[in-house]
Amino acid sequence: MQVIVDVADVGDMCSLFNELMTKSEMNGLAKRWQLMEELIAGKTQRAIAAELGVSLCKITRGAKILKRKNSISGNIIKQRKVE
Amino acid sequence: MQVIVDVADVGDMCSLFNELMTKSEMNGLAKRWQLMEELIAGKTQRAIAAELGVSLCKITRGAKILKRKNSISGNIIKQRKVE
DNA sequence: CGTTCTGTTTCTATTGACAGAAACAGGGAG
DNA sequence: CTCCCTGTTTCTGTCAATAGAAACAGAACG
Repeated sequence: MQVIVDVADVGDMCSLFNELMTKSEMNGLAKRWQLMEELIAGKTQRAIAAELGVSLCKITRGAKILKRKNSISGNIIKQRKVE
Repeated sequence: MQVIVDVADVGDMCSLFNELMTKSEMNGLAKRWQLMEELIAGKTQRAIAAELGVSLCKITRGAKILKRKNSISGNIIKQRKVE
């Protein structure tokens, strides 16, 4: 995990992920992040499902994580909106 | 991807990954990294398979990536050994 | 050449994440 | 209360990554 933190270049980070994960895994991860952004933006789960082409069960999982008060994902997304 | 680069704390990075991925996905990713370290260390593929409890096909995939001259994973691992 | 070690590929079966659809739960509007 | 919207859960089937085993390829060595 320290390895990830030490990577400072976005291009290198992208290359590293593409070496460690398959394209479909990367895609799945990207979708999880997107749906969290949309949830925080206030969209309904069904609207997100239709827009991103994912199923409701996947969105519910993301919603559960965001409900946790100390969710890192939620904090990062909210913080990025402020800037 | 920029999001990942911006996370500077190891604990936060770990939490973030655990929110975005399941335990088995994390485990799979960790195994991929470990087997690359072992490959570079010079162990035989069959020895690594037995030690990490992974199959040869998974190791072969890692070996192919390391063969690429500009492999980020390989560079990082080698660099870390020097320090 | 035959043996052995290692890397690689191929085969089938298994597993976990997920899609798609349906059903259930709760809350606001009429 | 009834209807509708939304979040959540459950069910069944699918797909990609992988395990496990076997076979193949090449190199080193007797």
